[in-house]
Amino acid sequence: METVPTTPVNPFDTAVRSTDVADIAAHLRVSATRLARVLRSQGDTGLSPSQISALTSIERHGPLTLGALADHERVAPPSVTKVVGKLEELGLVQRRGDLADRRVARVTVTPAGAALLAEVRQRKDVWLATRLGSLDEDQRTRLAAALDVLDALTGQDPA
Amino acid sequence: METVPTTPVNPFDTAVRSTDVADIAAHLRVSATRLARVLRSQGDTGLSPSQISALTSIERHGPLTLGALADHERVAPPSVTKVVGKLEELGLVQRRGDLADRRVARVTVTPAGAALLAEVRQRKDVWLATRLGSLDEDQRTRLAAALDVLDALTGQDPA
DNA sequence: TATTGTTATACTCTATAACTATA
DNA sequence: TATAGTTATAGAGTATAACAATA
Repeated sequence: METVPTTPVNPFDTAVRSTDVADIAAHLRVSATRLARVLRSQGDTGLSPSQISALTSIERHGPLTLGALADHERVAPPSVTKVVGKLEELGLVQRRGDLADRRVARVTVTPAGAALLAEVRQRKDVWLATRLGSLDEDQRTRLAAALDVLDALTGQDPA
Repeated sequence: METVPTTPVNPFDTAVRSTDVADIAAHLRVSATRLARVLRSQGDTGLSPSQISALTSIERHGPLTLGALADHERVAPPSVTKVVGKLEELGLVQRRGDLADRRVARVTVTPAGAALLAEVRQRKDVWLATRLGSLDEDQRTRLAAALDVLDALTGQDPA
């Protein structure tokens, strides 16, 4: 049985480097949240959060009906109408009617939309690679050895 | 000199476990962003993003003037007036006038505000600890060994 | 009738501009 | 005059309700 600390653990006290799940959980929550926040700050696009999120979903999940996009984004249909309208106006997505069922509209990213997403990702990667370059080899090795564990936490298949 | 891959690297191909900074950067960007998104989904409070963010800043940076809070949150002063008004109405923060300079108002979290933040953090920690419990010991060890590296990436002091 | 998406309308959030109280 | 904060007002963003087109 694992012990439960009776006093709060300082998540920055890496001298301990505990393998107690509660210690790891509290530390990882702080570290991962902060890293994601800094990464997000590197990815400014001029698009609103819902616009960039929709664009990302459209790229990932391929030609999507507006209803399917609403489900993915967990927003109401009228919001999708507006967001897609704006993205289309900006030339980032293309909307095409379905020939078989003329009620349905499908959207895909345009080359410009894909380029914008690639540019944002590259900017974040450059920031990260720069910071990684300032670490020592041991630190990079330890980080590389833990990446598949981060994926396992969110249920991502290894390899 | 490190080689630059001429083809995109699949960030999920952990069989490679490259220590090339570009590979680590691309993989970490995806993994950390996804983990933070899942964590965020575990932390619903009924408060809006700006409300929870302001409450967190007020807790962390102690008695804050409204102007200082606006700087921390990078929002305009009128937004702070509204957000703090709502948090005060909910009993999560307390606002006190400065005796020396009566133009100034300072805010602190109430016990209820602190309890709400603690509850959100605990919910995230429980989710993380549960997932950590389903990993094997080797995975937990590798993750624990990388936590200080995540901190170093965002410029956090070790220990 | 049921489904897909749009239009009408209202509410929340945040911004700029104008204002009040205090220094 | 300058500063801290509030009030007035406007522009996004998203929701529900009502509607149009199609199946």
